[in-house]
Amino acid sequence: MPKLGMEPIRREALVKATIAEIGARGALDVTVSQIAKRAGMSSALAHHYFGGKEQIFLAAMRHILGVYGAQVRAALAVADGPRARVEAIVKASFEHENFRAEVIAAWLNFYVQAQTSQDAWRLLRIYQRRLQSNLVHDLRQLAGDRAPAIAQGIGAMIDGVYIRQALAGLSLDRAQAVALALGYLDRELDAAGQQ
Amino acid sequence: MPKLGMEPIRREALVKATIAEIGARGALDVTVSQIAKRAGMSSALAHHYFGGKEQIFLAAMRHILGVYGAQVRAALAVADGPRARVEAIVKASFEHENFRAEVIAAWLNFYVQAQTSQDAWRLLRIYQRRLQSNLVHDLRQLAGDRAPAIAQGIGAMIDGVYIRQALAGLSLDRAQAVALALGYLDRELDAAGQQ
Amino acid sequence: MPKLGMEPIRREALVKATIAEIGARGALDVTVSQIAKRAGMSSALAHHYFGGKEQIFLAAMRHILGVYGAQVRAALAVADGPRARVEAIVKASFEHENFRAEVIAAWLNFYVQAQTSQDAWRLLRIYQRRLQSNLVHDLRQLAGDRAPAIAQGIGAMIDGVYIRQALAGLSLDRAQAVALALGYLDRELDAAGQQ
Amino acid sequence: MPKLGMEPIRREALVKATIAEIGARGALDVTVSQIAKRAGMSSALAHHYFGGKEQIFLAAMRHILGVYGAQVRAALAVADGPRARVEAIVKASFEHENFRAEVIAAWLNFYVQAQTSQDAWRLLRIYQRRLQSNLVHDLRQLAGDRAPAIAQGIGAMIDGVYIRQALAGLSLDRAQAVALALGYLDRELDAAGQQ
DNA sequence: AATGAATGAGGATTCATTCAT
DNA sequence: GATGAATGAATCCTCATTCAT
Repeated sequence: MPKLGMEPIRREALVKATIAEIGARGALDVTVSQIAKRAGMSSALAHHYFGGKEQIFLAAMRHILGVYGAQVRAALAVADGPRARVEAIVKASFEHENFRAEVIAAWLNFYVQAQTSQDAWRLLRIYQRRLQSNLVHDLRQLAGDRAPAIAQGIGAMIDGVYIRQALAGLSLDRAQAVALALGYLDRELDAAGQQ
Repeated sequence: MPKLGMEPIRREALVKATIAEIGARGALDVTVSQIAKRAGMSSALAHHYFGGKEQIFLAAMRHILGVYGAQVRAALAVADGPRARVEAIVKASFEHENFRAEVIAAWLNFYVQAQTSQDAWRLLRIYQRRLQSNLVHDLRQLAGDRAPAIAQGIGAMIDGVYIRQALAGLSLDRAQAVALALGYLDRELDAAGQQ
Repeated sequence: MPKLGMEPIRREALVKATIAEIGARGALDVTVSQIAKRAGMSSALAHHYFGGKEQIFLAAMRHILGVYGAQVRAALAVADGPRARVEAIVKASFEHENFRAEVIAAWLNFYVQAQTSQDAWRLLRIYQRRLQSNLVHDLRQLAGDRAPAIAQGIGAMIDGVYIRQALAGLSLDRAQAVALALGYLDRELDAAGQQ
Repeated sequence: MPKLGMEPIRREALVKATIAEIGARGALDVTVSQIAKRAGMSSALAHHYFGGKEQIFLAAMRHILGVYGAQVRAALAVADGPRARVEAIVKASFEHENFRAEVIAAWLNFYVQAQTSQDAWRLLRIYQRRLQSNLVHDLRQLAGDRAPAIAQGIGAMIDGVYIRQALAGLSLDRAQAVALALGYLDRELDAAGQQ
């Protein structure tokens, strides 16, 4: 039943189906047909709307990064003071939404894709840069020159927890993940304060 | 002219070619033919020796993990005291050999593979468990009950630094990577000591 | 707002777009969507008016043949005597309009299509028959029994020059093309006259 | 039953199947699978040996041009004097082998392909140049400065007869085709001689 | 031991065509 | 009259894998 204005609906359905399919399968070997079938349409239509497989993946990636960015902004909006702001960023990173297995699988997939696709690489770098600059901005007031190093440490820890989650071998729950990163933050702030 | 004892030579050549090829290409899309050609043999022979693509990858993974394990053991052998032993593990993780771009690409690839392949998953989990138990063993004497958490933190940081390296966007050199992880360790030990 | 009498306008636009698109692309691989877009409408509408791709091509072919036929008739109308009439046909064949690259590309495309499509084949054969009978009619008075052979020769030369033009390798300008065919004609008439 | 040295056999089979298939179908729409099936192998093997569809077509083209070139050379080898040499070229062009419907269909197909493919274009241009220079070389002694023009005329006539043959509407047999071109030649030589 | 030969299965992509609105 | 929506069918191409030699 063709109607008008289907494009945004279809695009959204495809983006969600892509993430779900990456989660269901291993990340590799996800085909356009599988995604399209899950989204309830033909693979031809998926190509019609996105132009190709890579763009579908890219759109899914943008979606996830967009959601994450919105969560960070929302958390920052209600945070009071630099310490609270850093904590907000960390907590947003481990938000329920992001901690879903399929989202983590998608993340991992994007890392792999970023090694081949220029566009994917750029997108990921933007996320990393923004996270780093957000953290540095607030840490500067708390730890002075140590800010960049601490920001690196927090960022690495977040990514590390995620990749370990992707394996689900030695995994943490959300609270433990947050505690780990914030514990690191507090130790560093203590040390910086004592100098 | 069939030669005797070719098997180990061929297997090793294939394993090295696999890692090199993963590094040269993006990680994905590496074909058996490419690997075999790089190793100087036909793809049929590669199958003959390993049985299939997945097993070739698995062998490459085992090789990397084996080298890493040997480095850790070697470093531990000359380390004196728990603090030195933890430091040895961290330094071994960022050993030159492991920090090569192609090894990191292979590493990332294995993470992806571990989501599909039971065998790959088991292998990675063993590595994680061993690292964790090594760290906990020594940290126990330094930080008591905090040992598991700190071990998790160090492990996450190592993995996080690696995955960021894979993107080469915001990357660190070997010394910075070591400093980051050891800095975290020292803060935690300071905090644990003050209690 | 449905407009009245749109059909002829749409059809003409599609026919012209078809020829232009065949000229712009190589001849092959022209899609209905490309044609429709160039004609400023949806591909669905193109189908609505013509029924299918083949019929669109056929209409374009008819258009080109129609223009050519009109040019020949117009030239014949003012030609005086059989020699002048033959010359008029030759000149009309190399008329500026027909010598445009896109028309030649379309022409070549029609030859190819004529091997598959009955309708296209019929159309081309009608053109060839008419050209032949026109030429023979006038040549009869100039060269008697040699007329059919000379007509064949002139026809072949015209087609040959066109196909060589399509490649633009060893190509002639309009004047050279005319001179070539008329030179042949005069030699033949001389020879016929001497007997 | 895999044996060694299959490559040349397969390649030849594919080239012949390509020409046959182009002849059987219209020229357009010939697929690699059809060609491969006719050649008695899988389409994958066809790709393995040639790399892609275009190269298969190119090889078929080269084959036809090669056969034609050999025929011309053979005919020239036994021709005595410039007039006989020109006649030899014309006769070779209408050799039985070349006059087969499928070969003509392939020719036409190549003309179309030459508009898209650089390689095909180059190949055809080489053939045209060689024919032209062969003709001019001998005609120079017979008709002086008129040689290039006459060569153009003969070339155009040959191509024109071929393309008309492709349609099989108003077609000539081999003898008529030769007579047409040689008739043109003799008229031109007579005219040149009278001056 | 080693390989060229061979293929089946599948994957991305394109396109003419249909249909409900 | 006009179009966005939608798809089935096909096409080129790739690749892991098998097999006879």
